[in-house]
Amino acid sequence: MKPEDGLAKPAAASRLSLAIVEDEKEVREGLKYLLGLDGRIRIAASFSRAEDLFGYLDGGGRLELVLMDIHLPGIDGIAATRRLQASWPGIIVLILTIFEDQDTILDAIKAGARGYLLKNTPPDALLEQIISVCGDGSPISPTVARRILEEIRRGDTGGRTADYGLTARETEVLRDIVDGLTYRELAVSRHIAASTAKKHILHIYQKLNVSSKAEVVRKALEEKLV
Amino acid sequence: MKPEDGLAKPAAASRLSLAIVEDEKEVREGLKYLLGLDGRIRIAASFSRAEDLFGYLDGGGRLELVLMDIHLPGIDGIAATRRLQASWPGIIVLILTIFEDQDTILDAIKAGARGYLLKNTPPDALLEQIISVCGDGSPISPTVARRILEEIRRGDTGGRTADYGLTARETEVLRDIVDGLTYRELAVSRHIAASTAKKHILHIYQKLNVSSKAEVVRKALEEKLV
DNA sequence: CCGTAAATACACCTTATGGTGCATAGCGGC
DNA sequence: GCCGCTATGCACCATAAGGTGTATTTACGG
Repeated sequence: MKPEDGLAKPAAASRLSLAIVEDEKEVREGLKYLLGLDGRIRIAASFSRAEDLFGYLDGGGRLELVLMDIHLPGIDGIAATRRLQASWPGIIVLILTIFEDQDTILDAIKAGARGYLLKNTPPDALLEQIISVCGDGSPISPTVARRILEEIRRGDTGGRTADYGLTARETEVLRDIVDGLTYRELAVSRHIAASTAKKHILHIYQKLNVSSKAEVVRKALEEKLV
Repeated sequence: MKPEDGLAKPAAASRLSLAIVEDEKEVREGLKYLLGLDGRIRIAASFSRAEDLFGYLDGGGRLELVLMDIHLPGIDGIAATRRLQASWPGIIVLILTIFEDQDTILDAIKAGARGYLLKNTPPDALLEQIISVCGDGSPISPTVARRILEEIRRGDTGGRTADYGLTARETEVLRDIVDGLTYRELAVSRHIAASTAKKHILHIYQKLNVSSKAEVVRKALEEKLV
């Protein structure tokens, strides 16, 4: 029962191998200290960027669990989780962040996060939830929550169309963006001013919780918004 | 056997209802004149922009066939074909363009074009191919070609991964772009200079035959390049 | 009749992007 | 050893894009 291929194993004999991905040094060091106090946890590594985590794993590093921040330089925590689940599906990802909006949470879960903790979680609760996620629980209300997450994810892959409250006009504009039009072309296409097209695009960004065409195209295609 | 819902019907009793989408006035008028000479064809409408075609159809216009250019202001002919097939699947789209590169042709076919003609096609051959596409043929070598097209399209929806000759590095960069990174973030992520990241991105654009992040994200996701 | 939301539009600003040209280093094949 | 390809890097440029603020008109619900 030795750790292999970075796969998680039941937290039994040895200590839980854990890595932290968090860009703020103070928070990162604080977590290392805090978690290091617990005999059931071993801090295998900590990184300020998700890319470094991948480097560690590519280099043969073994992990059972990753504490992942969302706001990160470069690849954000959501995308990092997605990649991690694709290449090392056995590694459990626990999001630890200050963002608590529904969209971000859902995105993280869809990306494959096993739990989602807020940074204001009390130290002792944090510890217990990290341990519990290796059993049959999922932080955010143990045991029960896990089934809810699975349901959401299943619904997503099954082709459910999320509702971001886009207006009819915004949906049209979104289609144009996905078709690769610039905001100028879009404006001509829809018989509106370029400035209006921009305004629509920005509204769409806010509603979909993104900030670039690349992201909006991805989200629109993945969630079948067009 | 009257035309209904913009659906195509066997070219039998009445004349073939056809629309032209072509931005160059000379070419458009030339086609109208040329095709109008044939008693089997009725030029129902002609447009300089694809958007106007949709306006015509939304307004109740009936069509059996559309001659579609690719280079168009606003929505290009490929995207227009995709939309047309989504909303009016009965309308046959014939691409008529000067582009003869493999990628553009495949894109058009995947979008649902029934045939692909080059603008240097002799007038009489053009006429015959327009007529033949309503039967059981597909321009670009009648009868036989049609099965080839269907096979390509089936293969595509079935999850085949096209090969655009991307290098390993370019594939990595492509993943980053799809994940919504800017070229600066990408550069940090891959430990290269921002200028190099840009260079890679531009190479990817050339290979995938696109010219913006929005387009490259769409193509990468649709063709499962990542 | 009023408030809200949507759609429209313009100004202004910073940064990102797409495009081009050029150059160097490493690597594999002929 | 030379050629071609890849990866890398830099400079320069025009335009697109992202972000913020303000404002008008229309439409719908209370």
